Amino acid sequence: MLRLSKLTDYAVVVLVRLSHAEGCQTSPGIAAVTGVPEPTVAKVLKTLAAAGLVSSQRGARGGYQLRHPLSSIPIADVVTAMDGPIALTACVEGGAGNCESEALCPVRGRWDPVNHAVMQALTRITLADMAPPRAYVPAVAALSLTPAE
Amino acid sequence: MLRLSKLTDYAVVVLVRLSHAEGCQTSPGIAAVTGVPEPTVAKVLKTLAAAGLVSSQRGARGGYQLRHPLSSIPIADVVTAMDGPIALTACVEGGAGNCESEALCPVRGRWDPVNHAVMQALTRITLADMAPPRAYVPAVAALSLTPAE
DNA sequence: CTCAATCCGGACCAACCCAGTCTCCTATGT
DNA sequence: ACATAGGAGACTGGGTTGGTCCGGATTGAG
Repeated sequence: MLRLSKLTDYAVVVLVRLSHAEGCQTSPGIAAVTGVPEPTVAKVLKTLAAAGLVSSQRGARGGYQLRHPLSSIPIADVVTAMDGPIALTACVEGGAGNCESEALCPVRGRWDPVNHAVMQALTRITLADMAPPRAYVPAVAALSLTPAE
Repeated sequence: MLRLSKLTDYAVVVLVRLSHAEGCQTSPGIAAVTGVPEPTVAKVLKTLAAAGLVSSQRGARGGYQLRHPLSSIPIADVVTAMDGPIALTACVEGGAGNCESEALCPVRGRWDPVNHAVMQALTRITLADMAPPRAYVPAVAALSLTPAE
């Protein structure tokens, strides 16, 4: 179902939460607020830190904080950080030899435009567009993609 | 990885193959040509028939054939037929109660625009866009390993 | 009329992948 | 020195998916 991992969903929640405070926030703290289990929050934060989306401060009084404003973080970045490169099928450019019928496959390489389109769609939307219940973003309506199909 | 199921990939292969002949084609026949295992082809075809993308002819000399030209079949239709409705997360409009932290979840319902964007991207591209002009792409070498952006 | 080819509709099984957890280690501020 | 907090990896249980198989229904041909 074109499903992206639950971790990615959590990542969005965590990032949005992170934007609600200036200083460092600890994993247990975020876990408590969001309701996401603490080890999972830690794992997500770790991954996000590795991707450079958040910065970490070790030691006592440490924690995590956002490196960029929400509006500068496209969803695609979060997805890429959590789920790896955006590719709908195994038969993507990078992966040779994954498909045993590649010699026969008539649509070989043809998924690329689709991947590209999805990628672009995810790049256009930033975390700010998904942001908090509080500051409701009118931009959601703006990027609305012809709602009435 | 925003992965869609392998069955969907097969479905595209099968549909494109189906467009290469006028009359009915049998599952074993398609399986032989595409290299996809026969029972799997049968399963895919069955699903596609249920979705109305192909028509089936029972009995001896039966088989499957396309109901519409490739250019009239958006990828979204194939994905929907094979993988169910396009929804990136469990927290979509239809599914209430799936998420135990929905009371806390700050991005509740915010995935909708993203889903919409992806949906639209997939709707814009048809199978014809993925089908090579000829039966087989002689360019197995041409689509090499040039990693795009 | 009989037979054989072919689709139909399930159920079924196994393998893979992901989510979640745990543990130990390192770093840092008090 | 100690307590706090992140860093990194392995492990495991569950869920999903891919793939197979079976009996039955349908239809064309001989």
